Amino acid sequence: MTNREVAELAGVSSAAVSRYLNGGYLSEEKRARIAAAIEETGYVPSANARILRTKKSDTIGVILTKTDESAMTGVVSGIEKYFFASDYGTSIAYVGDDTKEQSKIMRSLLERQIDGIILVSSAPIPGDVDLYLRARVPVVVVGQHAHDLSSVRFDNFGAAYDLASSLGCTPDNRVAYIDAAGHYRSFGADRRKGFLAGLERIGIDQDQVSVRTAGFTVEDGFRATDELLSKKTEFDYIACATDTIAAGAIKAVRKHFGRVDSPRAPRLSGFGNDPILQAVVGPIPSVSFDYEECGIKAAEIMIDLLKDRLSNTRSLVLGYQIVGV
Amino acid sequence: MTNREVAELAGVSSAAVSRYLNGGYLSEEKRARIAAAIEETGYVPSANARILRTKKSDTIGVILTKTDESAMTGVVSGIEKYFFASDYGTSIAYVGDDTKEQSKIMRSLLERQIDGIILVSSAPIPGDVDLYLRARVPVVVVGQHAHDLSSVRFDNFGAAYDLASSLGCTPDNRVAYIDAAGHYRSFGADRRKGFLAGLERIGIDQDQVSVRTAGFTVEDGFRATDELLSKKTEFDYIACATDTIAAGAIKAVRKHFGRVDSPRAPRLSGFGNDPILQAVVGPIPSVSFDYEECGIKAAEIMIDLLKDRLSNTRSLVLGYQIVGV
DNA sequence: CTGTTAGCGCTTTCAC
DNA sequence: GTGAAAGCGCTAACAG
Repeated sequence: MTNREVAELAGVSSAAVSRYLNGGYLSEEKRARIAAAIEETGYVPSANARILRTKKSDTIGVILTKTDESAMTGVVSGIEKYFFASDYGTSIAYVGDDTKEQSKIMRSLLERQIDGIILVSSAPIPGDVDLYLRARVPVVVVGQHAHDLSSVRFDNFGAAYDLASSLGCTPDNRVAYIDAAGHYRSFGADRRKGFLAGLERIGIDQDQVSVRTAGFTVEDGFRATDELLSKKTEFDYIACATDTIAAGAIKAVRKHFGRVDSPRAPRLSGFGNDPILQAVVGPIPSVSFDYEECGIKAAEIMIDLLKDRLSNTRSLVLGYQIVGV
Repeated sequence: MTNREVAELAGVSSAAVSRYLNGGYLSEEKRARIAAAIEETGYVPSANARILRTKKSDTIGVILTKTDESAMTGVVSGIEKYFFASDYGTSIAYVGDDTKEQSKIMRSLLERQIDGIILVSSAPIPGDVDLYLRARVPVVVVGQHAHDLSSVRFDNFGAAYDLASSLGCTPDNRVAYIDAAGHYRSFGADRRKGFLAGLERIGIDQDQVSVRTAGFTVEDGFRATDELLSKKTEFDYIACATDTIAAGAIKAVRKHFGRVDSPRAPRLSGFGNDPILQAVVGPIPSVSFDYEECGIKAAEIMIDLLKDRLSNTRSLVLGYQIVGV
């Protein structure tokens, strides 16, 4: 079913149908006839033809890298909320932690003439930045630093620093930190460095702290903590880079001490304020980020970038809230 | 940058460039010249022009309705895993529980000539089915019943029945059930009916059971349970329609009884086997579904549908595993 | 093996 | 207000 067929059925030109669809000059009478023809035929206009012609898709591509589920869904909610109100649509792609895959997805987005790309939880592959720039497609990176590109992220270093400072640890305490693996600077290096710096402030030296690295799943957190607890060292505190890891840590503590609040068991802290974790164990020290806000801001910046292609890149750092201490 | 420009730069015809991109007959020499020209110009072919011409986008639209996060991400992982290996791409849209929005998204997918639609966690709007059929776009519904359309879902009734039977309740026990609101038959009616039927089998009559309805968030589960516990009735068991609701219920129990395993506190069961919940509280009775498998099956059926447009709709019901009893 | 050519369905001047 | 006509960038015959 095409433009032209609808036009013939309504006894008008294809240009009139186009005007009907896009709100151009048109007499009421023809408008009605066209509406009837569309209703009758179930006509669905071809976005591809329109995009080919206009070179605008009115669509923003969102690339989601698999990390914290609650963070991801929160950010996406925010993005969607903002764009749904505007005239832009979104097209989400979900990729694993694989650079090849990410590049491939990004290319297919570019091929579809999307007007902008929001990259969530993952820094762009260096080689890809080149393509973005060449294609003159605005990019907003969410959750990570990004050289040469706009970004929205949380102050992970500051949050971790504050968290460490407020744990109530004393200089003689044995503290362990479970790091999140991978090339995610925000979850990884920023939080770890901030945490260690915070501990230092309260008199705990960096090399007194046992740092272990885990993946992103509950099971990864369990394994890392399990290994830690199997040693003879007794820990006073085990801090985790994400709440998901903390959930695994809790499981490990349960395995070794029977219950989480056993007096001999190390205390735990998380990062990210997962609603399920919080509800179930009660407030353990963690950091709360407003992911939806983050998504909204990213969308906002994208719109600004779209309106004024010449503006400089913008970098926004959002705050945090320490909870459960 | 277009086909033609690349062709001129390489000293060949635009058809040759097209062949290069799609693997047609081409001499090694021209192949090399074209590759060089593409590299030099950073040429990105226009998917819209190709789709317009070929009427095939090699893309499957996935509509995600916001429900259980872990279920959603699991299913999406499965879908992506399967399609990534095939020649199809996916385009994910994330919609709230709003029929208007869902219809709008679905239309935009149709406008883009996607080859098929996978609808996750949500039954299609009746009016939309009409459009699908007219557009001859194959649809696979995941997680819900679907009249006239292919579907993949879990045996929620059976799982709830089994769960109820294996809770170890006695006929004199006071049991409450917290239902998931909304028009989701799978989460709602199927689980509730199965659970009540299972209780009946072990001698607990339906009208002895207090049924309350909650939304899909932890907070919703908390409120519903809180209200329940504020009455004078003492419950032996509170069963929840999802693990997210169960997390809220745990919070409420903690509020009323101090701790989850207080002897006076009701016991709890969930549904869905959320990894965080499970790790943190230890195995509470729940049902484990293989969401990724579900996504893979949905993708598989979609491919079959795509290969043979005439085949009948297919309906697959996946099993479950009772855990934590 | 390779180039020429004719559209895919739409929007957008440009005349009327 | 309205229609005719020219392409957007690509692929798929068709000739060579």
